[in-house]
Amino acid sequence: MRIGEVARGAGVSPRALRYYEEQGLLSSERTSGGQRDYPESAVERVRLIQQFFTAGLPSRAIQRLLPCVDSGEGSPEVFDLLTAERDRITAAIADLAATRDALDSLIATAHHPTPEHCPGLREPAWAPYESP
Amino acid sequence: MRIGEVARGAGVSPRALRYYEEQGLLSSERTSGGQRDYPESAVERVRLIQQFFTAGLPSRAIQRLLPCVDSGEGSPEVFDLLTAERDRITAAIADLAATRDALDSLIATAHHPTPEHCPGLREPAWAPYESP
DNA sequence: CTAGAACCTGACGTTGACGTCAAGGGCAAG
DNA sequence: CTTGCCCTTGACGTCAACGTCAGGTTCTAG
Repeated sequence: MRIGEVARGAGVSPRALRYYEEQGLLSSERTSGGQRDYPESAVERVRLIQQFFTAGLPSRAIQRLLPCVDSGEGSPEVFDLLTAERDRITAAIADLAATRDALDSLIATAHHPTPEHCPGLREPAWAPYESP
Repeated sequence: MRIGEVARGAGVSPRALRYYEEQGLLSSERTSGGQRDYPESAVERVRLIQQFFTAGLPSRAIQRLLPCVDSGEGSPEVFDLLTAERDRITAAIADLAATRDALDSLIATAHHPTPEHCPGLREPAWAPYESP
């Protein structure tokens, strides 16, 4: 497969694939003319890389994780990285859920256009002009 | 409160607070000498701003949301923004959960150091040399 | 064989939320 | 009044994951 096919198949740009290769995340053969040649599995590979990027992992971490994904075995350092990233993701999920709930209650109060909009999104003193 | 107190109280840098003010997210009085003077509520305000930033909202969106948070009422545009961001966050949570599960199974396979490491993180053809 | 699409390398530009440095001014203690 | 810490504005630096442009090469359809 040429780079454009892989890019379209994975929903990214050719530039992104060259960037991944530059970062050591994706390898490619070369044709006699010097153009990149990928196996079919590259599409799924790129989707996995994108999934990691979406999860907030930097390319350096992905670079260390991918061999472990392939081989199924990992050094204790990689193991620590895995657990650390999992914990970070878990915390991020909690933060996002809290913010989503806040937005939901904001939506709820903003949805009923009554003049008695209950201004109680948060418990702290949200009344700016309550000084004695 | 001076800027340093607010910064320490909210766990951010003074530079961040000046940036928030520059972006129209945070206002401040000035002392006779020109220094910023914040009410106590600014700490909680900054925490809210941080929460939105952590959730991936850009400053422009936060700028549009904060008046709604204060007043409890919002234009239909703000309402659309709210629901759009909530949906985006919901999708982000789903992505993160999927990646965390993938990392979990990767951790599981990497944890038992038997030579029969089950290489089945994903269903697609992860065997690179299986061509007929 | 030729036109055009796709590809190559190399290099610079973009964006957002700040960090950092420079040069100076304000403020409470002693 | 001075010491020292905190503050001010202004401007430039950072970092990551690409976007974009330039100038040239390769592949493929006709």
